[in-house]
Amino acid sequence: MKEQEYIIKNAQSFELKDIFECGQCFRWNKETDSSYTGVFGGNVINVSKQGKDVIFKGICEEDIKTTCKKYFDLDRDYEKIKDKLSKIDNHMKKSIEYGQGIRLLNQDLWETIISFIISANNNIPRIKGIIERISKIYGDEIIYNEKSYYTFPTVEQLAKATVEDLRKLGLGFRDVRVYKTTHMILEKRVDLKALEKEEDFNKVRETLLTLSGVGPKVADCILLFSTLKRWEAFPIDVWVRRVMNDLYIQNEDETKVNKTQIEKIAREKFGNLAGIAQQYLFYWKREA
DNA sequence: GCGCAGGGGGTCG
DNA sequence: CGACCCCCTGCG
Repeated sequence: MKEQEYIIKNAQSFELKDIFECGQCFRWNKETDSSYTGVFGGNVINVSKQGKDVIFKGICEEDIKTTCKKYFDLDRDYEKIKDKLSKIDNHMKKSIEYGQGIRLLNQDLWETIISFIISANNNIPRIKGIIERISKIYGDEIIYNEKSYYTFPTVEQLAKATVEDLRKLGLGFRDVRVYKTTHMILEKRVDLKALEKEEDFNKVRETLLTLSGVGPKVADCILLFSTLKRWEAFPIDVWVRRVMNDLYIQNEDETKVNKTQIEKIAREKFGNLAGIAQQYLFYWKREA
């Protein structure tokens, strides 16, 4: 396949570090020239910035412009969203100033499900390593600039792995969860195509929760970071609990803060922008 | 350098 | 509510 290129001149709300290191994705790696290279679908893309211009180049199954517009959520007006959120209070304003270049990616639903099952009680370097090994063994090779990259396996490809195979790749106790979920999806006990079409937020969430290894937090990550793109989703992990307690609840014992209490405040304050608000707060608190 | 303890984007039973 | 696998990191 031939290399393609797409350039956005004078881009707004697009910072590489903010996008790739805010915790939504696991397959983007920083190059020595500080650009990032990643694999999604059958594409290998390198993204760099020159001043305010964003440069995408790489190997693409289809047109690179269409592909990147979709994946990087380029048709959404983040400036407008940030304006709206900044007016809520000073905390939001500050967190947005910090992570002003965040965009929420439209990642493949299947890949996002498996990736976040793996993320449970795990740390980012290890999560990335596991996903890389899974891709290398069960995905397809793509060669770009004389280097090998590997696509994330399809459902059928990953279904070839036994529980023991997965254990050998370092998944630990998540092996059974990934195995079970893969086969639930393969056998269409959960139909991902149908799930993409379902409009009712709670129905989608309930369906995700039937998958092995998918609890409330993982479900909300899938809802927010995949092509499902449900901005109402508000994943609550230790960091979000911490920042929400610090800013809005101020309980002496952070571990005693009730989840429903956090959800209530999030809904009241951020409404249908809760998901993206969470992301600014999370990234801000975690990095700073 | 190297060995080792500690902990990590939760979920399940 | 405790157990869960194990790679990574950081410290001695």
